[in-house]
Amino acid sequence: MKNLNNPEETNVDNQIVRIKNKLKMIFNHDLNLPVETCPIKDILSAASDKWSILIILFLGGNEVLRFGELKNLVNGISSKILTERLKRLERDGYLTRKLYAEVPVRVEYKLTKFGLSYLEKLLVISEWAQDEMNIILSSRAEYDNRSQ
Amino acid sequence: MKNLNNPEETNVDNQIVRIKNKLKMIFNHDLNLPVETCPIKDILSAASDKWSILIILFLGGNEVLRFGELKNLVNGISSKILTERLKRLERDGYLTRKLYAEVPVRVEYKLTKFGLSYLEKLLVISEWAQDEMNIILSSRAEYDNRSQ
DNA sequence: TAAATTTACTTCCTTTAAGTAACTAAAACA
DNA sequence: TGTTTTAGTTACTTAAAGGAAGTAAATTTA
Repeated sequence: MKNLNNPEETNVDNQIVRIKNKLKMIFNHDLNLPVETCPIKDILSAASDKWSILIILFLGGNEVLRFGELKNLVNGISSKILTERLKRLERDGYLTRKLYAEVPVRVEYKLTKFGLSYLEKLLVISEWAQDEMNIILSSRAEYDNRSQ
Repeated sequence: MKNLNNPEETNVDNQIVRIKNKLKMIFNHDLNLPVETCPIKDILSAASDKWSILIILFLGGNEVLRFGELKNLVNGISSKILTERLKRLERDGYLTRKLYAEVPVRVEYKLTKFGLSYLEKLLVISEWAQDEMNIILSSRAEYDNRSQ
């Protein structure tokens, strides 16, 4: 029988119940299908890769950014995949692309309202990662130590 | 000048201010460094790939899962990358691996408390993806229509 | 006694995706 | 005429992912 006087234990129980309820909703949505046929997997995989996340974070910090500015900010990205990711994010509605027919051309990228709402969710995880960083780093150290 | 009588406009403004504040915190944490030297990028990239997310979701729905059960649940994953991902997630403290020295061997995987706390964040994004799915799908249709 | 079974992997090979470097268009400028 | 600038694209190399078959280890079956 559960100890109702222990708030920690009941909090953990509540957490598990909450999680299981949410999982039920998501699992009903055919999470088990391959990416092409499962919309949730498809959507998440198109905007949660390392470069897309960084592009969205930087666009969140600036009203608009040009192609070259993004390339400089997102350290290590190549023109090729920056182009690819920007196209995909534009297609999915996270950002807009505005071409100015000057010479040389100027292209400005800007988060949409929808992109902003995704950024908010990303920030929840980023903050979590920042807070829990030390747990992970010490877990790694311990694991590496054990398997030596 | 801002229209203070329009609650929508001020909500969006508040959202942007909140986001910028959070970004300031994260950007100070050297988001611009390469993966190996940026802890946040490193941590997120080790647990936010498509297979790791599915492994964590399924472990959230079951107390423990054996290797073979996970392989069946996570549709399409190969033994090779299932092994790889499980090792990485164990190393980072998301799950535990318990070996029973029977013949044939039995191995049980289980989310840690820490893994559960990550799962909660993942569920926030999964729910969001589920809610916003139609926006993305119609944005894609429109984009594909335009570029025909 | 030899062969088959079971589970959790591992190894080898093929295919796909990512990364690198050099190239292009188009007009203004030296 | 050759150079500069920006936002890409193309061709090539390298790294990662995926697939198929193999392994260990003891117990069961023929």
